[in-house]
Amino acid sequence: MKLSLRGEYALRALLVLGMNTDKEVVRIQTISDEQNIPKRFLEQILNELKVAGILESRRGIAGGYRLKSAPEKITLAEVIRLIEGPLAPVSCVSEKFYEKCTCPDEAKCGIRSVMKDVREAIVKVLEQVTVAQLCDRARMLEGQVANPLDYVI
Amino acid sequence: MKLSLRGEYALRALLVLGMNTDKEVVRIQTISDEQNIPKRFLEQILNELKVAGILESRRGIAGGYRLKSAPEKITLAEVIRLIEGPLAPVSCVSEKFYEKCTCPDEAKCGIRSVMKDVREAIVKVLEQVTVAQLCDRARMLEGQVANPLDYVI
DNA sequence: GCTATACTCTATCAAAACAGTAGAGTTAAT
DNA sequence: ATTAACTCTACTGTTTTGATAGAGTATAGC
Repeated sequence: MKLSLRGEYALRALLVLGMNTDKEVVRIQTISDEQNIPKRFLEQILNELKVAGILESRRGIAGGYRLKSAPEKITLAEVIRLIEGPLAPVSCVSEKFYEKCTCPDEAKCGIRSVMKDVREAIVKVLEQVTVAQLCDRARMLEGQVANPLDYVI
Repeated sequence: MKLSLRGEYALRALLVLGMNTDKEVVRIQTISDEQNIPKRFLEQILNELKVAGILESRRGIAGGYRLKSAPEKITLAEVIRLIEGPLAPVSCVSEKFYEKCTCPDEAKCGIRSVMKDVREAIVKVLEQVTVAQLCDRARMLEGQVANPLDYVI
């Protein structure tokens, strides 16, 4: 039931980019340094996110990456689906990547029924959480104020 | 986020064994036939479940496997943990298989925070569902009566 | 006891996935 | 023109996965 390192790196990169929406772009090198990710590996991942329309980039000496849309619009579910494929533990219960399995009768499969519940549980979390919220959580854990309004008397 | 075929086969075998608690034992061949699982591969898996104390076996000409404890006592979580390892998507949030990750500071990691939620969601389902319930679901889907008491007027 | 048929144990193996490296190319600010 | 960034494609070593194979051990029934 694991997320690959590739997927984890993608999320870590998005976290950095989400924390830096004030800047024009962020360089790969910066992300790589901040998050301990091999630079050449990260290049591939960021490019994939760009091709998919989640990031945009600027080339040349002042180049780098930035989020293409608002951090509130990007869910972790879409990112993981892009990098990893199905969120479902078995593809015979996947919404977006359905594949037939080898069991005698899918319609009567008890395991399938349970795995549907697991899939729903996973999707419920990951489709709800956006990059913006990811950043909020990070700020919260940093001991910073996530939302100053919470502190109004 | 996938379950391996090995893990799926284990669950399918347990389903068959759970449906046949009236019999002394069930032969590997029978399970293999019923569930379309390569026999020699299934042998390994069943043996692993035996070594772990989930199944017991009888050797020789009237041999086969059976559940060691009541189907109500065996959760899918323990089976999957045995065959697959951690239920958590990243091992830095795993209860039973914790491993440190490469992020700069685990305590302040926003991703870790989200992945904890995912882990909880998965565990909540899989620790609740037993082999007995797996069989109930299968019977339900078969159109059979899961619990005859439901039909008392 | 012999035999047939089951489980048991260990080894091996091919293919795929994973994680990372490499090199040559393109773009753009200075 | 130079430099420092992204881009594109290919390759490579390692691990995991999904099996297959063979020799061995137990046991019911005759």
